[in-house]
Amino acid sequence: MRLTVVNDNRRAAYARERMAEFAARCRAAGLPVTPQRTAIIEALLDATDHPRAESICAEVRRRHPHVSLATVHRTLETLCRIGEARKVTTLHDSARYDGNLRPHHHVVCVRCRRIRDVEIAGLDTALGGAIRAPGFKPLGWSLEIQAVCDDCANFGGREGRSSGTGGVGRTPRNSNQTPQGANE
Amino acid sequence: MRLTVVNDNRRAAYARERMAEFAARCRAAGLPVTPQRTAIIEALLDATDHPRAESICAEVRRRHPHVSLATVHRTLETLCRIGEARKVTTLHDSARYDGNLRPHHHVVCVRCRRIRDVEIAGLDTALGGAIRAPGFKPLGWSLEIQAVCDDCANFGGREGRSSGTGGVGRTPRNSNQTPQGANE
DNA sequence: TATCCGATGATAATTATTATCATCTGATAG
DNA sequence: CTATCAGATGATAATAATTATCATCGGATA
Repeated sequence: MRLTVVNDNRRAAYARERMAEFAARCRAAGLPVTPQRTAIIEALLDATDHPRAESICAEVRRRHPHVSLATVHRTLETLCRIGEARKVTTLHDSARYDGNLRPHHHVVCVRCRRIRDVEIAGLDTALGGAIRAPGFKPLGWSLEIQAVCDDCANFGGREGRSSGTGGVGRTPRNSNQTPQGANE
Repeated sequence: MRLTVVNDNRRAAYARERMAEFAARCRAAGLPVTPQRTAIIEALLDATDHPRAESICAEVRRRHPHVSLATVHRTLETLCRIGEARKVTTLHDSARYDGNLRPHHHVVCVRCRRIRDVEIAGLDTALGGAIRAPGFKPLGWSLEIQAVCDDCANFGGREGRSSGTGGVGRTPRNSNQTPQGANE
């Protein structure tokens, strides 16, 4: 198992590619293409630092000084909903604590934020040798499995919003029940 | 690679075990053993839902109605610091967005919250078959690698607090530089 | 070009968390 | 057993992030 840091050249090309498709994707999702949306996705794609809403807002305001922070929040949420962006973690709402110190991972319901512990035999040994990232001293790792719990699936889940971390394992814009391996 | 949901019987036994050691661990860390701390770790170990501070506070108040929410926050933070608890994710402070839809994972500096994309060849295919959790429809997954970035390591990193997710890969209470495989 | 629904900006409200500070208490020494 | 003191706690204020509200505006379609 080999770990590679994503490099910047490739990222820039990817950003251009995505921008070229953006208007079409909005239309496909039934959303008007507004200058704010365009500016926000552009700022996101140009950023290398997985920005917060405020940081994107600052960047966007360099060209469009009138843009409201609320719009940035709303738009980023929208982009996640239509699969044009993701959150690094679904669990940013509030700190969730865990008293279990044994090695384990988490299944998270993206609607109600229910969390369950799972152990994945073999994963940690497989990763053990691979984890190294230039510029960082690794301390540990943990896997977040995004899911919808049965309650939310049945009930339509009134509680919580979906606000999606697409998740690595998922083919973008594919909302199947079965998770996707999705290697390039 | 096989995924198992952590079961409740085992958890209960584990909780008793941890409670038996708790006072000693506080002393070892140079911390006074207070009834609040004891009640809070107990509530955390008894919970199955990876609770938020407020939920722990509510539970604790059933026996100690005077306990302050601020104390619960502080204590949970302390417990993380001494390695008696962890957070499910390090990134709960604020939503961090990502425009990169290609499958990838994240290295996160636990001090300054810097994030970098990494790809891990083989991981997603290896997981693809294994990811299933009773009661959940999986959508995707992503690995969060906890680390300290070089800037923070050198500088002593004045920015941000450490507030630890121990991370699965790490042997509890071991602060080595090299990450640990840490399978049971 | 007119119409309309959704988007936006400004701002208030809410929620989670952290800071402040006076008071209290567990741990240690005597 | 009591005095002492550093650190813990409770009450509350302050901050930070996010969401809600609502009047107005502007893309998209006819």
